[in-house]
Amino acid sequence: MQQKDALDSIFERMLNQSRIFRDREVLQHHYIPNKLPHREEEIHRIVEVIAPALKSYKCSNLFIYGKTGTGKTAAVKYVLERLMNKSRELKAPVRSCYVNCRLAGTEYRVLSSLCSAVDVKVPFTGLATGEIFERLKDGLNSQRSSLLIVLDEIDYLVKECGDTSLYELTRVNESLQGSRVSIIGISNDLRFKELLDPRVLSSLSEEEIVFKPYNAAELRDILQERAKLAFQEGALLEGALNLCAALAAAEHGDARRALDLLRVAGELAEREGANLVTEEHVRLAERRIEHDRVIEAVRNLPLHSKLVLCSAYLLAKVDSSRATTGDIYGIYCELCKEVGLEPLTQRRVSSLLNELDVIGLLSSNVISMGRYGRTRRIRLGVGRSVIKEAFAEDERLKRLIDHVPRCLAASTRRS
DNA sequence: CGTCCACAGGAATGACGGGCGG
DNA sequence: CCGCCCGTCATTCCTGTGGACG
Repeated sequence: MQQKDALDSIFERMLNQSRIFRDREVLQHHYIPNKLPHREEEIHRIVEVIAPALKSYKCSNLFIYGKTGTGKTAAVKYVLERLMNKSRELKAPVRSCYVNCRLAGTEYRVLSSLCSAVDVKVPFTGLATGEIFERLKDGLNSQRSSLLIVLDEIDYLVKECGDTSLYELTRVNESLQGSRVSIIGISNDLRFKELLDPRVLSSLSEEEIVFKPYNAAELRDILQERAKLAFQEGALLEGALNLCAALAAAEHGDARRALDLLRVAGELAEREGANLVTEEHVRLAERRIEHDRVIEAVRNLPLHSKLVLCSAYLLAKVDSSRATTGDIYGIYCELCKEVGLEPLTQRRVSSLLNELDVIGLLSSNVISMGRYGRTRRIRLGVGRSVIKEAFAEDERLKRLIDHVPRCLAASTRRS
């Protein structure tokens, strides 16, 4: 108790003392502002599509596409919240369920979230997915209400589990009396449509909205809107804000990125006791974010992936130009011997290399060396020093990168 | 112009741990 | 406690292929 009070007072003091922030919560991803600049039109269209739910009509399914940080999720959540408020006001039987398919992870967990939205209790694992589906239907049948399902990052669900459950969902209305289910699918991968069964696709995208990336000017408006709430009067240099907008605009117009830059820049300024956030802080923030991302990514890697990455690192150190799957695999096997581990097959390592490529720690592309086969050329995706720093956290890896050159000498001799 | 390298990357299958209902 | 199903990781086997070399 006493401790809590003591801590509270520290927090309080820090909040009051902050010369930079007024309310940093505003810069977090999950914060939904009550005004979304440059998305008025999209919001209007979403409302038009889902408003019929208030009158218990079936509304069209909606498919929303746009790159990351274009405001898809924010716009949908914003509309959803307003709709739910309205429905409470009118006592309309509307329910909604927002699921992020990537965070949910599996088909099963997506379905179980839907179940909990209609007050159906299901164990969090153990049941066959078909069974879950039946229980969901039973739940809906006994409810007589509209259910609005938002499937965020829906492409993930389809890539992992195929489109069968989506197919079932789109036609669940046929076996329901009284209840109505509508689906809003959100994806940032447009090619995802190619993976879908045409029947599912046509049903899912009865309506379709594309969110375009923001340009620098639009990003600036968004940042200004938030900065007014987040920062103390005069604590943010206009140039700093503009730089955040420009950097993010150069990178697919990602508003999330712009907000991250602004928040971290503010934190850096605060930590060094400055009373002004400058362009310099934004530059530092840019590097800081990348740095933290890499350290975090490496930390969460399974051991074998770390060893694969380590091989790439060591190879880059001696010969940064050509590293192929075969080269990496050779060194990787040596490293395994060094640590006393049974090496995985080359097929498996090939997949691991792919995964490392996806998270950006490596960058690889398939090349053909004609007579000498077809392979992937692999380079580090980030600076060597950062990787080294990340490895330093792990005792075993730290030892490896320090004194392995012995086995390297053998494998690089052939050229 | 065909061959053939050194892999890419799909499909099927197996081993294993976790969690459930009965 | 058992049998069952699931999800994850890994292996095995496989077919496919761009282009330098002969």
